[in-house]
Amino acid sequence: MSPASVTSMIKKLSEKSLITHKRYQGVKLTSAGRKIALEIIRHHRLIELYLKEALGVPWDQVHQEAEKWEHVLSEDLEDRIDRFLGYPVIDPHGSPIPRRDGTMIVRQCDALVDVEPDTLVKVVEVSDHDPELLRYLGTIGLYPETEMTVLSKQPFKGPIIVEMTGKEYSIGRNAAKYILVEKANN
Amino acid sequence: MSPASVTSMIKKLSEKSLITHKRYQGVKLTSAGRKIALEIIRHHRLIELYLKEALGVPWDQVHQEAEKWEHVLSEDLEDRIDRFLGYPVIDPHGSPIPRRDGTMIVRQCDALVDVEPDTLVKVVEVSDHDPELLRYLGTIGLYPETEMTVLSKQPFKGPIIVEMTGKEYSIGRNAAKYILVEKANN
DNA sequence: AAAGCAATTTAGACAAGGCTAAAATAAAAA
DNA sequence: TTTTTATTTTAGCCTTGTCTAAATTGCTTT
Repeated sequence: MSPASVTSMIKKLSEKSLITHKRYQGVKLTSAGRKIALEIIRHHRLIELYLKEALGVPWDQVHQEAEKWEHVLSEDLEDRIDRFLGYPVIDPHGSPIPRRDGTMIVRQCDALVDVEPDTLVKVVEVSDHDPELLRYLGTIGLYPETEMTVLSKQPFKGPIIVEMTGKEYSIGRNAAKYILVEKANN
Repeated sequence: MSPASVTSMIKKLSEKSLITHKRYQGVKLTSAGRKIALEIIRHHRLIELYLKEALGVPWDQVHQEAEKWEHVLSEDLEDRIDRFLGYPVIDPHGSPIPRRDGTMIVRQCDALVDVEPDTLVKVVEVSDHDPELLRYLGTIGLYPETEMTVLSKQPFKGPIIVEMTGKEYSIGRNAAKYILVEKANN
């Protein structure tokens, strides 16, 4: 989308009181806007999980499909999917699924790129924005809940070396920005 | 949709060679148009069946949901759903599901309203256009594959009396137009 | 403090898909 | 055969969401 299109949509959302906006000073969701946004995110993440669990869609593809489905999901079907999945709380990438009431759990976690060497960490969440990255992480078995030890950060913006199930892997800093972890109870 | 809107869309589809059109003389699908139409119908009917089988959506609601989903279904997901369902051939209302290659089985059947009394028939297909009707038929247990005997047609456009699993039911002529049956091998 | 640069907004165009009102045509009735 | 009625099309308008090009604003650098 062009910057101009974004500005024009901002204007419309602002007129509908879904966001607040002062010229040249960014944008903020109102509570009405946040509610709608979280509802769509809930749809999106429920569908991601559903596609994986019920139809075996690989985790690097679910985002793309969910992006289309999220807009046509009725409340009734949302409920059925929710029930089928056993009222899940996180999606295949580890992102929290907003609750029906428009609230969402908040977790404390750090980007892998910021973790000091010699720390045992557990993967909390992986960004779903790049299928390529997800595919790669899948091949090395890095998913939410996976534990690993950060061995070292190579200098000059070099990769991060981690140890996972006995093997060593190197992960680029850019990728490591999109992997969120928490300190594991060693 | 207004008649004018229909004419204007006809013009567009005609320009895309999906239909042929002579002014004041109706419209016909080209083979390219038919292919696309059947692909959408395939989506629609696969989804209807999927919603019923996998998520337990009642048969009077699946049409409405499928109408939205049919437009966002990717080929990959179509394949997964098809496989999940075991490559089905008919949908919950008894309508044939077009094949991937754009062909569809054709069956010989009659509207219930046209059947002579004292005939044993088997329900082939029920129109999904009216949820109300489907709900009613559901309550009396009339589904595709159900067998019943036409007992009589009441005069003055009165209802049709049928016997099904030992009980008698009366079905309005209008409803009976939307129930397709074939003669059962008595 | 001024100049330059990057981000943001305005202005204006355009395509898609819907609508109403009026005109044209075909079909039915007199 | 003419008149009436119903269907179909045309003409023209409107909204939504997109775009490009140009103008504006705020931030950074000299």
